[in-house]
Amino acid sequence: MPRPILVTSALPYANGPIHLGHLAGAYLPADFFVRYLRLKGEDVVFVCGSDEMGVAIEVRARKEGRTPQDVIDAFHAVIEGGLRAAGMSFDVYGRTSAPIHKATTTEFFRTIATDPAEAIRNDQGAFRLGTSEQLFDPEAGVFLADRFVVGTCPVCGNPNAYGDQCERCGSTLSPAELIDPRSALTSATPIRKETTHWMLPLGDVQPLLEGWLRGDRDGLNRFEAWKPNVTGQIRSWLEAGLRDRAITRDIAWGIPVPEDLAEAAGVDASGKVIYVWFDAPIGYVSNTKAWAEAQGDPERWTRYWRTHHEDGTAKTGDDAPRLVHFIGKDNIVFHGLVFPAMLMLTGGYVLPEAVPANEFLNLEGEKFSTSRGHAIWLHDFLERFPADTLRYALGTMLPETKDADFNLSEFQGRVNGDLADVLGNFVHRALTFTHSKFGGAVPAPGELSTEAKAVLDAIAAAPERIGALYASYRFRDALYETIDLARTGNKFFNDAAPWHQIKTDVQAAQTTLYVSLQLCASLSILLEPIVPDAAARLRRMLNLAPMRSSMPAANLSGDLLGWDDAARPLLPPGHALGAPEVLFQKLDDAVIQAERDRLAAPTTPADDSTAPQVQTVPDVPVYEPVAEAETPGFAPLADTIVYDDFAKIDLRAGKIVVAERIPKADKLLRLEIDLGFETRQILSGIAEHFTPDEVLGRTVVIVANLAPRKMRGLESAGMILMAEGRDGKLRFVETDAEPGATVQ
RNA sequence: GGACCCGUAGCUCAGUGGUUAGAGCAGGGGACUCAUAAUCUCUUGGUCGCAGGUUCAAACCCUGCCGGGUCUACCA
Repeated sequence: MPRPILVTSALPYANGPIHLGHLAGAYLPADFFVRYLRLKGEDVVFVCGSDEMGVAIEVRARKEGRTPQDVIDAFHAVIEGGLRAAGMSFDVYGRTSAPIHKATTTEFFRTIATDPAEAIRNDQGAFRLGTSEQLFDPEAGVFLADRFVVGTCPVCGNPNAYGDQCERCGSTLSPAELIDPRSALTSATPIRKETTHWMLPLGDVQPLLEGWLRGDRDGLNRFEAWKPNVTGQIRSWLEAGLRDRAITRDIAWGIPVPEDLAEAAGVDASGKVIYVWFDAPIGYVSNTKAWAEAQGDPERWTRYWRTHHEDGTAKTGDDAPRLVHFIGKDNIVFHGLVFPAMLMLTGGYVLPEAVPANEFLNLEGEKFSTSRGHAIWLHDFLERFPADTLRYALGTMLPETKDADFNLSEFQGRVNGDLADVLGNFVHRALTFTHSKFGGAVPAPGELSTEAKAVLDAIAAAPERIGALYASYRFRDALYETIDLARTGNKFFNDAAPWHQIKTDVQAAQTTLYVSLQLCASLSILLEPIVPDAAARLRRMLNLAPMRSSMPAANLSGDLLGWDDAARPLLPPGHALGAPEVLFQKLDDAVIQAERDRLAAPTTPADDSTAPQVQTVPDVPVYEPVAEAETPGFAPLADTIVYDDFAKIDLRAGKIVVAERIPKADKLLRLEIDLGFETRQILSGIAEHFTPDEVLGRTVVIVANLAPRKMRGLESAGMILMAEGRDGKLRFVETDAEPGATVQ
């Protein structure tokens, strides 16, 4: 039995559909890898599933008047449907709302809280309790997650900014920054109140993590083995020193903190749940358990996760499990540090051997952006294009070393040029020639020419050479090398020119076709991880012997063809071929243009997740109000006020006489405003929109009686009025009145 | 403000000290006509972001700067 290897793809957050950027980041490369391993006969389990807990889902549900369960049910279906349609060959696609996940998460929590595996002892096992002040809604009687606090953005003035981020200007905020904060639940003004949370002592675990990363436990120095973009980020966190992180939250939608533990700790557990980024990665474990149960062997998950046998002896050699996490770069810290720390403290779990994180994929030169409709949704795209075309094209553009760009001309070029012209046409010409000249039977070869031998040598070397690329996570190269075999075939076919040979030397023509057909047969195996549908069709055309499946539940019986068999000629002389068909249809210019138009004028029912391309384990979940999701629209009209409300605001004309950047502040400008009767200092969060020179000398409208506020240690006495267009750009409200003039 | 990744041909990208810097696509010339107007071949094209430095030798190592990206901090 080969060594067990567990491969995971980041759990998509069930708060919106996923787009091509997600697919390229964490799913497609994992699927290439896993299918290759299955063809090699490895014992691999490919685990994924929806990440369904957390406040973001709760907020969305509330906003849409649905239950969180409704939200996750809907997106779970859309996401899984899209991923399956793209050919992701998961052994299991689970859900973190499943009972087994709750049980597994509780068990992790309990173990760390009562019997941690490492010699780290705080007041709650390895955990410690931390008390802090959180915003509390006195009307609803609940603590408010940052997301549940709304107010006016101090940077751009958006009246509906969230406590963690302003969706309008993208600023990262905290609830305390919001002007006129209010509860999203009741509109009550939040008060500060003490609350207690469990903290994961990452600071304590840091030495263990560093040792593990250096290879103390298994001799694998991950600082050297992993990609620089991964180690770079991990190093930077380690150098800064890991800080303890709260792993519980006062919200409703999550896995409850075990009551007995809370009681023992003297903490009121009501309303406390385990934070989503603690439970989400445990989803890899619980989904594996769900898989094992579905296999009728509930203990089978231990083969992939546990480092020790039941009798306590350490697994070695072929028993020792391997773990590989495919993620996007936004998840590096969680998979390189936090989750390993959790696994260590729980004890007996395998730690990742590789975390091949990809960078981000851009679309037509710009970031994927839901709010601007600049995105291609996976489930939607696959309604118009075969999965194989997407798999291959995206596979050649994977952001393996740096951010990459997906554009539709490139997509068309890859499909038409590589798949149809180079690969499809090679297969087609070899097959149709055999049918028209040799009755559809593989001709017997004569004496091999130097060129024919060279092709057979290339076939013999291909599985190992290309396999090494898969094994080292170099998928773009693997794809290139695979298609390059078809190039070799075309050249050979062209140079030999069997349509001439057949007139002068039939046996030479037979040899040419024999060799070309062997190459087709090998390609039908080597193409399987990349374009599984086309590979299967090709094998059918060739009437090839049954092959091991690259899908789960692979039949491992010995007489099926596998990856390594692609090295040898697979079609004996006289073998009858099936009917040739076109392997890939070309994509018409009009189809591509239609797709471009679709992008330019999005009609897709957009969801709302903006930035992170792979949103698993979100530290700061990102999304935005549904009202603004469709197209960037005008801000909704605020509630009606009476004149007296307005009259309270003292607006004045003021001339900006001093403007300068504030050191160490990215967004703030320090302004001095001449009001005629006095000159006062105002800090304005416009540094990302204007340079000091651009604002100097302007006479603008300010709120002159706003309570002063300190920012960066400097007092700000008032606010500059700004107009914000739908494009998010700010413009001053200017006047030619004299400084000090009242504005009514 | 700090950290990390990146900047190579018109485009998308390989290339981490050792001949004359590469591939695919696009452009130009040619060949072929079995095949999805496909293929094959030759070819144009680069101050390797800029400026210094180390070295017999630098796209690669060091320093600074410019530009793109990401994480993170200050603001609390």
